[in-house]
Amino acid sequence: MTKLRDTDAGVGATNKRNILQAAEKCFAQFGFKGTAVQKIADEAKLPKTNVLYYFKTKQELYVAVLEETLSLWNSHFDRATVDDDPAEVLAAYITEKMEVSRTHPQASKIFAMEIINGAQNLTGYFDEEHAKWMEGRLALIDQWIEVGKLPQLDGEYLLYTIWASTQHYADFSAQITRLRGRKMIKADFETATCQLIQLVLGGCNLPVPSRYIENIDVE
Amino acid sequence: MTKLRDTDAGVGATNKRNILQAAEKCFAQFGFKGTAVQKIADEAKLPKTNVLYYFKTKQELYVAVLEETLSLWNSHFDRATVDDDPAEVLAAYITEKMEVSRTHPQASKIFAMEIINGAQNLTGYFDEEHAKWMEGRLALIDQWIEVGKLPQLDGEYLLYTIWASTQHYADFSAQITRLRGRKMIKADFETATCQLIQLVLGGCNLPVPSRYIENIDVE
DNA sequence: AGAAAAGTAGACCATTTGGTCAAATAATTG
DNA sequence: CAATTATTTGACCAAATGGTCTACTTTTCT
Repeated sequence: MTKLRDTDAGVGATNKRNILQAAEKCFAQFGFKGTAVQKIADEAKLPKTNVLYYFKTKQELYVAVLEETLSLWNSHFDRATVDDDPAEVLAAYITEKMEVSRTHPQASKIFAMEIINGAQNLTGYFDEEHAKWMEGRLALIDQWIEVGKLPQLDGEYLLYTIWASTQHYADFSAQITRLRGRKMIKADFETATCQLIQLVLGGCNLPVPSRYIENIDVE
Repeated sequence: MTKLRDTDAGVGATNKRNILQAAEKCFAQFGFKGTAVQKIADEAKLPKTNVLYYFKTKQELYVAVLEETLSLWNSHFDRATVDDDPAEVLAAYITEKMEVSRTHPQASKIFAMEIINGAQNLTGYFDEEHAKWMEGRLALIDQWIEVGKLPQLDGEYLLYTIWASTQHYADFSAQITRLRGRKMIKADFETATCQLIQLVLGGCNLPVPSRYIENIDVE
């Protein structure tokens, strides 16, 4: 009889996690083609053959990494309803997405490259789920508009703007770092988050919840 | 005596343009590592050796493509002054950048991947020019704030948001196409542009110039 | 015309690299 | 303990690929 234990414990599971982490780092920095399995193995401090033992092909490993990044799309926004306050919900959503950019920049970069290259490895499953999610969120926004909580606007482009503006801080960190002369630290992210919330909510004629208003030194 | 003619005419120049175009297409789709010189040659309908004759290495060709994309950063915004109306200037800037995303998506993708991968091939020259440009534009925004044409805000994050939101339509077109079920056409870009202008100017407490207000069908 | 330069192109090579094989070792189980 | 299963690892291979070399043709210049 085959073993059923397939939990997070055990040598195998530990190695898998280790490899996935090393792979994420490499793929984010060099892309799929630019990453040699040997590099991942070195990073994970394992012989290459061992990596191929846990993931039969580089592609399989890449898809595994990619699928892990998809969990980052989960958010409280998913379960918001028309009874919620759009100002609060959107501000929280932006905050969440900014936090993802700050704490998981590599995952964001891998996802971005995957999309840029045509999203060949995003299975139909993600497509469907994502489209379904989108449909639901657009319906919610339309409801908010109907009940007068939001002005006439196209939710689609609003969401694109939020995604783009938040992911930008992960994906384009190299550019930002060079322009600023130094890396963005947590405090900078907080400022950026407040500024973005101010911009987006302002653009939606929504008041900014006081908690998201930063202290600006005014001379 | 050596020939001095180095214009756009002649077999050489034609081939170079041809190769650059083929290379842009390939690099945008597969990235630097993912693109074989042979692929570029096929695309340009030339033998591989011929490609290497005009560009000694793949890297050199890549950098040439990359440098061409940098011209897309030029904009009317570069020469705006405090006497201009920020609403007009920003709206025009967003429109320009959206137009770049629509008409030069491949260039945008190559640039994006270059940044994601750490901008290793962007020479110090671009860095310096870009940083200088940024400094000037941030100073202009601060001037606008001083004279009361703009509310207190951090120009840096405003520019990041504009870049991110506009480039998103080029870089993430695969995702957008799948979510919508079809490619964005020119009319969709115009809607997106108006929506983005509305959002950004609204977030800056600026009135939207009438020319940028779209006709929304309200039932 | 004739020399020099520019352009074309096939053959070829060294390196990288994804992936296989086989053999050995450790862990598990009946 | 014996058998089976899981894991580790080095040796190896075939394909892909960046780039060179050489030889040939075409264009340009004097």
